[in-house]
Amino acid sequence: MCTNNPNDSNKLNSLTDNLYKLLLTLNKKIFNIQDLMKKFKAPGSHVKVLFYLVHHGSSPISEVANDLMISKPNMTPIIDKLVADGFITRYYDPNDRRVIRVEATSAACDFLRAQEIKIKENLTEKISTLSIEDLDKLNSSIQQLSDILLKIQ
Amino acid sequence: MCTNNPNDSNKLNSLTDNLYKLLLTLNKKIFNIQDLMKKFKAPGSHVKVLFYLVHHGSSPISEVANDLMISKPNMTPIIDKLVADGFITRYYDPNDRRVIRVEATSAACDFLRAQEIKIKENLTEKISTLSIEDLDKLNSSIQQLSDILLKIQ
DNA sequence: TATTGTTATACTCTATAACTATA
DNA sequence: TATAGTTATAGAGTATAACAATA
Repeated sequence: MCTNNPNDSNKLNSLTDNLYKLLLTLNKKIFNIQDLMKKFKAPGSHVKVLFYLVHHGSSPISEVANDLMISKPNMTPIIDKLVADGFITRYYDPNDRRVIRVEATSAACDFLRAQEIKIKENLTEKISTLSIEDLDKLNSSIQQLSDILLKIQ
Repeated sequence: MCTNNPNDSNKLNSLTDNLYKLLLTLNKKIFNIQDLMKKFKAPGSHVKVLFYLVHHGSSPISEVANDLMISKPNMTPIIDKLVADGFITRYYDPNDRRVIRVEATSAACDFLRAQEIKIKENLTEKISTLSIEDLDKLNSSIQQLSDILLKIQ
């Protein structure tokens, strides 16, 4: 269809090419976040807020909005829904009455845990066709890659 | 916040755990498709259709809709827009007059190529803080991982 | 009768501006 | 005055059912 890019001879750029291709392959063969989100009953923004709160703890609404790039006005219905569902609690910050903080409940943890289990079942199914040797190689490359990625930023 | 899952002692399951963590790390540190999509001027569905057509060649509209899980009625405005922008052409299938096929133009290739370059610049920037040794390790683990992933499915 | 694609339409999510209350 | 959050509202994207054209 399109003509291909010539592979860059520069070492860093060729590494970037390989990383880019890996990301495409992962997206195609292993884990497509877009498709995954569609399977949730809740819209993506709601799930992202829940995930954020479970991992960051109690936060002001505007902080969540900024970090997730959700506009402030749209936070209101999202927060309303999550409160109504029992996934978060909302309370005024005692130090600054302008600020409303939100915090995930144990129901939120249960919900995300259930999603995590489903995702992992799906992952296990996908890699289960590999040979023992390939699984071992897969594990070592995943660990090496993870170690290095954690050094970034 | 939540209590952590105990790591599974089963070998395949612990591999899945590591893969899951890697995907989270990649999403957080390297490449967040959701945020990326927001930077496109076009909505996600349009970009996905373009990407699909560039990689699959001429296709019936319903085939694109099925593969990308876009409902048929919503394909009409998407296709209209991409035709108006000069990114695809639309023509009746000579063998079956019910079918309308669409095909990416060279402008579509140019557009996606430009996006690819931007993404790679971003990737290069992110990994450029790593040491030479880590870059070498990164490259070898990416290649090993890619080789194995290509065996899946 | 079955299939491809479109039209019509209601619904959900999002983006922007103007507002209230607290600081 | 500046900031946090809300209200109001218009617009963009999506889902569903009913339809016309072709097989």
